[in-house]
Amino acid sequence: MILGELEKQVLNHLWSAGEADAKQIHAAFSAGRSSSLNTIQSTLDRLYKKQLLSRSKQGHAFVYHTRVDREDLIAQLIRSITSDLVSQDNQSLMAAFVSLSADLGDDELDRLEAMIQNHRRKSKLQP
Amino acid sequence: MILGELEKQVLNHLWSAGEADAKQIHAAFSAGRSSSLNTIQSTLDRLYKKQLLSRSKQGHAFVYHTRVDREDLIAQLIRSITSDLVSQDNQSLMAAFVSLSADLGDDELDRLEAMIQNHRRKSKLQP
DNA sequence: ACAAAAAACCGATTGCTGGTCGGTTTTTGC
DNA sequence: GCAAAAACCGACCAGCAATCGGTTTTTTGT
Repeated sequence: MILGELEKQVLNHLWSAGEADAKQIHAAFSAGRSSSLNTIQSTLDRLYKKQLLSRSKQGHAFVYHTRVDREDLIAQLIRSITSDLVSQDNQSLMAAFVSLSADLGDDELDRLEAMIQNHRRKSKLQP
Repeated sequence: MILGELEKQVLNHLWSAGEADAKQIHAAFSAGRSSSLNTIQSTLDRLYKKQLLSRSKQGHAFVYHTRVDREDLIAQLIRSITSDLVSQDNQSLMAAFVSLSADLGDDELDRLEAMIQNHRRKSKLQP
């Protein structure tokens, strides 16, 4: 799956706002970036069809919510973009992790290791 | 940057073969997938323009080599696809690492941690 | 209930990129 | 020099994001 710029911005807004309708997003964007309300609506619709958003009619307009959280979407995008470049085991993917962590500081590396430990513990309890 | 299917296959072939010209790649692909020699040539050219390949004329034809190794390209693709989804710190990216590592086994997690340690050591020597 | 306003929906256009080749020019090797 | 091989040019199609005008449907205020 591929996401365009506007799609990413809309997702970002929904992640921080929790939920919003087209008009609200359009208003939030009108300072700086301007796309017509229709464009926002099309983008919301595309994201909805991609099953990245859910929506419910509250009062007058559809209110959209994200259906995946940021980390899972990022992971999904990484999977899809690298699927044909990664061999049988995940050697390359792990190496890419390290390559990516080039611009992580010591403290961030610490946190990353802590997360790995935590993840390892969790998966041990849930086999 | 976005890579298509054929582009990825060509890169894979070059990573394992070391180097090859269009004809060789075409021959290697003709079992299974078939694209005309011209198509392979166009793809090589596009990858060359993207600076992912270098080439040198050896004898009769251009011989192509990769200019990046697999891990760095994967890292670059991850960066480009997630750039607008990741905030100032790399919290989300690290969380995505963990999310991705869901299907890594204990031993793979071990190796990942070892790689991180190694990377940390190296960056300490080279500030 | 009805008209006006708002929202949703439809469809068309543009731009970009990858895949696909045919055909022409250039290079190369005898 | 000439034939074969390789490189290059240009064109076309497909898929997808961005864009928005215009039409239909829904909601709302009186």
